Amino acid sequence: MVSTLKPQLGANPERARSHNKQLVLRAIRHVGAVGRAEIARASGLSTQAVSNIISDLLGEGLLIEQGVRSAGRGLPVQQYAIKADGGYAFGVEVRPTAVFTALVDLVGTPVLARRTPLRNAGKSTILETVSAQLASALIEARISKGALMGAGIVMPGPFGDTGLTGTDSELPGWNTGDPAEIFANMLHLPVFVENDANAAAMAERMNGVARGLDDFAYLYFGQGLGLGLVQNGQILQGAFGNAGEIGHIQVLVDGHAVELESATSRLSVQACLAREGLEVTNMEDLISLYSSANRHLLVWLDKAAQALSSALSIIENLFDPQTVILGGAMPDVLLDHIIARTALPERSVSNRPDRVHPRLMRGTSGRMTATLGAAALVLHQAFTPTIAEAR
Amino acid sequence: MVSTLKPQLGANPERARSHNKQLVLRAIRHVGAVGRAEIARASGLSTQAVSNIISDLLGEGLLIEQGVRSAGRGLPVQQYAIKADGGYAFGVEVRPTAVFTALVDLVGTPVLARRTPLRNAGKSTILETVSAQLASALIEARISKGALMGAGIVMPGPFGDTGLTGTDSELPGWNTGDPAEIFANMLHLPVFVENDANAAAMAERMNGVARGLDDFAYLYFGQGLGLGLVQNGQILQGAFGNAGEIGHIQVLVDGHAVELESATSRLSVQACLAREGLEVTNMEDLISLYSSANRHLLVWLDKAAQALSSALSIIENLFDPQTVILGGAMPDVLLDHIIARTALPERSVSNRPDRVHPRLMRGTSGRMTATLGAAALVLHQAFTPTIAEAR
DNA sequence: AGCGTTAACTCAACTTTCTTGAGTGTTCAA
DNA sequence: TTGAACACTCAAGAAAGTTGAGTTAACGCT
Repeated sequence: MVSTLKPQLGANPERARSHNKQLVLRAIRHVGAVGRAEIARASGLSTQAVSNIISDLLGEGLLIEQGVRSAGRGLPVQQYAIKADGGYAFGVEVRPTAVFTALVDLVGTPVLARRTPLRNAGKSTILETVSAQLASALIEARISKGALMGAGIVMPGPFGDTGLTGTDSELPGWNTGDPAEIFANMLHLPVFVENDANAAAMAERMNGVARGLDDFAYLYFGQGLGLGLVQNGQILQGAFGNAGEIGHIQVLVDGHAVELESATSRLSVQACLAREGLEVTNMEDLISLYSSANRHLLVWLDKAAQALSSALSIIENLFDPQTVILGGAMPDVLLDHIIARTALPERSVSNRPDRVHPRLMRGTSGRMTATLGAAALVLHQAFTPTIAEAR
Repeated sequence: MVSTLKPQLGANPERARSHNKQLVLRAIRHVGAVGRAEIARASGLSTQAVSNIISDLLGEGLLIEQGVRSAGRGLPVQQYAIKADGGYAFGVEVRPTAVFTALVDLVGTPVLARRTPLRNAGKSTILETVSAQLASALIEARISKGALMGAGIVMPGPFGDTGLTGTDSELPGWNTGDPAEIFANMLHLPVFVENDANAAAMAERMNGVARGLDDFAYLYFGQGLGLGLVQNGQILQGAFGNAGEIGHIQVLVDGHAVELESATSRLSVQACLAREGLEVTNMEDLISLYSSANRHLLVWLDKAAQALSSALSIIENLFDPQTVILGGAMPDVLLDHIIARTALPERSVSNRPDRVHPRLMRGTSGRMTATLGAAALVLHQAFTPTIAEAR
């Protein structure tokens, strides 16, 4: 029986330290400001160990002292907080016609965001554009490359050759070779590649409505409809990185089975309105149609809500998430409308009386959602302990 | 902002050692027999460290020497293998009318299996029966309690008060208090509680067709239909432990939307045949009906395959698994028939040309599947590194 | 057949990191 | 006023890993 062992990291002092550092950073980020003793209790480490680690992190410029808090008896707690300019993350969203980039600081605040049109969707054009944008972003924000912790890249999935290939307006030339490796070699940075939905989910978890949640689903309205899944604080990627391709499952609308994506997506609403002679090219058009209570848009919204109800039943029963978040490149008002109209399935494991989060919530919306999500991938990595991390 | 920190383990020397031990055990189990150098390479530890750990494990009786293998040049490899009697796991499946128990050794071989009828389905009756069965199993197999690594318990889900409560023939009295804790206090053992589908999935991964797979789905035919999800080698439990409740999602059969479970489950086939005046009480009845090519059974099988095709599309697109396994309390021949008739969805991320596993496979079947799965939960735990394990 | 190369494994010294226990300083309550 | 509670530091000790030199066995080239 010849079989290769799956590499998995053992613990040595160096890796243990790195693991503990990230644990401490995560704890501090989670509550905003904490003292050492509390971190020690939560992590099962000694106060002394936490003290040493914090002194390291102060030296590396990742933490700042955050005043003392006197909580009951005893010595007041010296608190620490994440130092916002302790590091930066570069987020990139690649679309066929443009590249969106953002630079985000260690606490997740964007310091710069841009849209750069693409001459063409060729691989080399994209690589050159991203590289040039990174360089100019660093200069404009006066940040040294050393402060950059990595780059997150959002690209349209599914990755590799699948039964769904050819349906979307994909980018040519990326099915060979690992995109993450290609970018990493060019940018000389750690690179994380995800689809838009997963990235948006991570953004929501770092700084949005999913803060502190470890199990949730994110429905991302983009070109199509994507599902980002966070389980136990980690993105669920699937064996080949294509988990969450929810757009092509069958759902019921007015008693007929249709593909979910054909009822709820940017393309879907555009196509639906186009059939009525209404041309919609951007989100502003949608907002004005909605504010004028356009009948065709309302019909579409109604069907989208029906389709989502089916999808919600599937997501809730299969994942049992804390909540399901709706977000993406769709105006707030439309998302809110859809959420209000989506029937919450009765027969669902999520239909429990002791819920603390709503079953359906609106997340960040707007054009930059996925781009900021790309940057969030880097931050997530920075705050995630590494030992026993399988990928 | 007052917020409690989520406990997550930091790495100290003791925990690092325990983590590394489990890593080494897993590596050895994975390939059957390996040498130290290979483990060291896979784990990023030094050979010396692996040597020390192996000498520990030999001392604890968890490993045995397994001859030398001369592989090319250099000193021949001293191989090690798991010592089958190095430890035992107790598996329990609780059903309303009976308790199934099994004792399994460290490599997963059952040494004992039993069915014990229940006077009633009361909580205390169940607890007493399990406790008595454990004691008598240890005596019969001449195993000391110290050699027992833990108990796995399979109970019908969903857990807690959900929108699905009241639909199944559940066990009364378990919605208050943590079942795992109740059993652990009584048995004085580490206890793991899961639903049948998750347990069966773990059994398949430890010793069945899913050996070596880290991302797969398991469709369990039981009273209803359950979905066990393994992601990255871990059971996907969901925020409240009820992930995989696939039985209640809508699928298409003959153009009509029905609940999946109403088309594919033991209850479904019984009800369907009962409508034709055929009473089926056990698996043997089904087998004989099948071998006589009973028309009604064949019709049911056809509908079940249709329903499964819908379900498969959903599972594949949402999880992107390496494969989907069908198993449970259903005869082999019926599972094989269903698998042969289930249309593999074209529009699926799993429809990729470079697949190495079939999209649909048959797993272990028979009445004891879930019980052995319960024991597999314990073994899985024994072979899973602990640091950074969130639950 | 001889001899150098390759590779697994061991031994002993060293390093890193965590823990332990004593000690310090601050706050609150009796 | 005094003592208990609590956060934190210091210094010594312990656990577990790494490193590098040495040993042993098999292979293959001359």
